[in-house]
Amino acid sequence: MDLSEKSNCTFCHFKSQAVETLDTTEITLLEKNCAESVFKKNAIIFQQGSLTSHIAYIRSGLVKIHKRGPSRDQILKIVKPLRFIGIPTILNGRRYQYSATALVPTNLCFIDTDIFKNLILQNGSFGNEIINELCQDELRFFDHAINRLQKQIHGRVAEALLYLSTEIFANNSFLMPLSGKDLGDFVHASRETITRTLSRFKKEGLIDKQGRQITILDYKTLLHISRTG
Amino acid sequence: MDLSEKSNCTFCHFKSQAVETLDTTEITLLEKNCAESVFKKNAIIFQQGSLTSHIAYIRSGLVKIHKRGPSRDQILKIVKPLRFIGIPTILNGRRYQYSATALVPTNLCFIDTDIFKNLILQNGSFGNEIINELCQDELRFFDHAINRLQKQIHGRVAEALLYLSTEIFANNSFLMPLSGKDLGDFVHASRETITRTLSRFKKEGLIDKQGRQITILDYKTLLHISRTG
DNA sequence: TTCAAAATGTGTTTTAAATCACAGTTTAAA
DNA sequence: TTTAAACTGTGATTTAAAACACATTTTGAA
Repeated sequence: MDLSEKSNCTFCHFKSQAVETLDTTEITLLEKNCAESVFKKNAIIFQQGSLTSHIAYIRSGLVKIHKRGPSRDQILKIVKPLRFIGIPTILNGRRYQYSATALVPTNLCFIDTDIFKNLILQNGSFGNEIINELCQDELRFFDHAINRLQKQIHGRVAEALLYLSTEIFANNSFLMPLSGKDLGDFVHASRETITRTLSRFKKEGLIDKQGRQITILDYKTLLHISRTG
Repeated sequence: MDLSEKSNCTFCHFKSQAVETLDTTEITLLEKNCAESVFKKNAIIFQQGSLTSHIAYIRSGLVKIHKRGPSRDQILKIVKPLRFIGIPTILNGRRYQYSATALVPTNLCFIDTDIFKNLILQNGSFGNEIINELCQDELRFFDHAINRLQKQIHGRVAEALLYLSTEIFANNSFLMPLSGKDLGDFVHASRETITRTLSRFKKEGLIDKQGRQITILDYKTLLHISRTG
């Protein structure tokens, strides 16, 4: 990983709400302990089990957070820009508990864990924003867990498509960043089942699919399928 | 809910690490905006969909956090004393996104959400402790999700028994706080499957079971089952 | 102390989706 | 530009656990 390029945080155009709370001294501190880096599609950002070093901030791109389970890899969440990844690194544990991989070319800033922790301790507003993000993540994760556990594939896939369209891309047409296997690892289904389900959605006119380009055609029905499972 | 009794936080013997960081002024503020209350077994602490009012702190007892899914109730986590529940209430949302129910007689302190938020903003150390708790929860939840999704019932039940024994009760013998249905809602299995699995574990000498009293007899094998699924 | 309502136990049947097997297609590296 | 590797598509078979159906036991409220 190439951390050679130093960042200029003060004039960065991709500040998160948390970083916006920092004063001049604090942002200078951040700047001195922060390095920018570019990751190609499928490049591993950090890997479960390796020694922790930094918290990463997504300036642009898309990242999957995943963890090896007894039978397969499980994609736990997909994180989009202006969010930190690897915050639990601030806990005493010395190894990453999960992996992070770039789904598309991704621009990251690596921040020293101790500096990040100091910002939390010094600036209540910074900590408050981090808490807000963690709470949002928790609520979303509760819903994802229920979706994955209680719905049948049609519901799970519909919900994943709507999630990508609405939350991640904010566009009813998008280039699917996940392969069939990845989508399976995300919604807990086999690759074959994903193929069959997407084909069916296409045949029924709920989506259009040209290669990886997906367009939501019938939002309402998809939402209904995603709700009822 | 009876919030009549005012608390004496300063001399409370059940302070969390977060509350330990507060200074005299802050703890007085907390004390003035905090009310103690006792909940019977199975009493609802707050319910998904109802208007948010307070964050609760568990002084003693045991609480399940659960949410209604399309096919059944899902127990998302079990929370033990010296932890807050309902922290996401600090987000702008005006309704609880999940329910909390006492599993055993439980002693709670209700704290005004705005006061809680002010403590985070004013005192970085307080926020830091809350962040630590949220991070621990996230890591545990990742593991729980993988367990529930990827393992077969034997593994899921073994893992739940070890979780209760190790993390919740810190004792190899404990009074099961969950009914068969509840345990099913926790590990995502039907009531019948839970019965069969527990009977089998007993027959094979892995646990002893006298009514609700469970004793872990063969920790090693259970751990192996829980790991391999 | 009684008695209905929960909770638990056990055999049989059903089912959703995984797995298997293999063909065709795209992608990226040499 | 070629060529292997990764990805996608589709039918047939298998399987883990849910659902069903009922008997029995426990619990807690009148």
